[in-house]
Amino acid sequence: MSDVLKIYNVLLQKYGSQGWWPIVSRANSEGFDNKGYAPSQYDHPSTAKERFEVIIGSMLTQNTAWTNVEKALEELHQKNLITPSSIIKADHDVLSSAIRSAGYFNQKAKRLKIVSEYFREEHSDDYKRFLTSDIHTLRSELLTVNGIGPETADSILLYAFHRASFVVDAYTRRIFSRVGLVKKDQDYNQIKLFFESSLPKDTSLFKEYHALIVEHAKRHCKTKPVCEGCPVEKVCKKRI
DNA sequence: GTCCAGGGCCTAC
DNA sequence: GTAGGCCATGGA
Repeated sequence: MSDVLKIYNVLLQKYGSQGWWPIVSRANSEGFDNKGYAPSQYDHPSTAKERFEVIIGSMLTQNTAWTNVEKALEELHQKNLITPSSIIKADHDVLSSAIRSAGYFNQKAKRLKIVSEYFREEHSDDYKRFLTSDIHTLRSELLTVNGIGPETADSILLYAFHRASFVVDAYTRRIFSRVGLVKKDQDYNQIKLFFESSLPKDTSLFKEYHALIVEHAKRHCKTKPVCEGCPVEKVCKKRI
């Protein structure tokens, strides 16, 4: 078993299932199955509406605390601005005012309109293409959309469409470079490939792992150079 | 008051 | 090609 998978197991045991994108109800059982890693407790968005809400959330959460994004999503719901067509039609000031709590509201309002234009046709067809086409092709296409960078593209593929695209964020880089598994200045795609090749191709695991990394970082590894009793460092102790 | 959050784009060198 | 500035609210 790879160190990366060991760390996943340790984090899941320590923090439990994180349940990101809580759109549909999810089970709450625990334990390890015979694949050698714990099963994920995630359910997934299944309707076009739910998928688009995840897409909006992944745009709004850019460099922003999730609690602020939740308020913005609630406002968007109240103003019925949660479909591509309604966002496209909405006045810029109305839209930016609704997402004010998520910060960068002018910039994000523009980006939401661009993303809505991009997903309008896909949305009307229940995103068939995004659920079935080659994942690398889709990712490259997403990266051409203004406002969608590598992390957001992977978040959309993973959390909205349940495609196996590992999400790398600043925490991932920070935590795993500390224990020498990646380099601090390593390219995003290299880190992404490192995780994908070190883990079973299990989409639910990818979702859970990214969420666990964020949870772990929030609690223990924000700015301190060394994290006391860090489970990640324990797993890697022999290697350091 | 300061720091930072589930980043990405644009500009200058 | 890459470092630096910019976008901005809200909680700790």
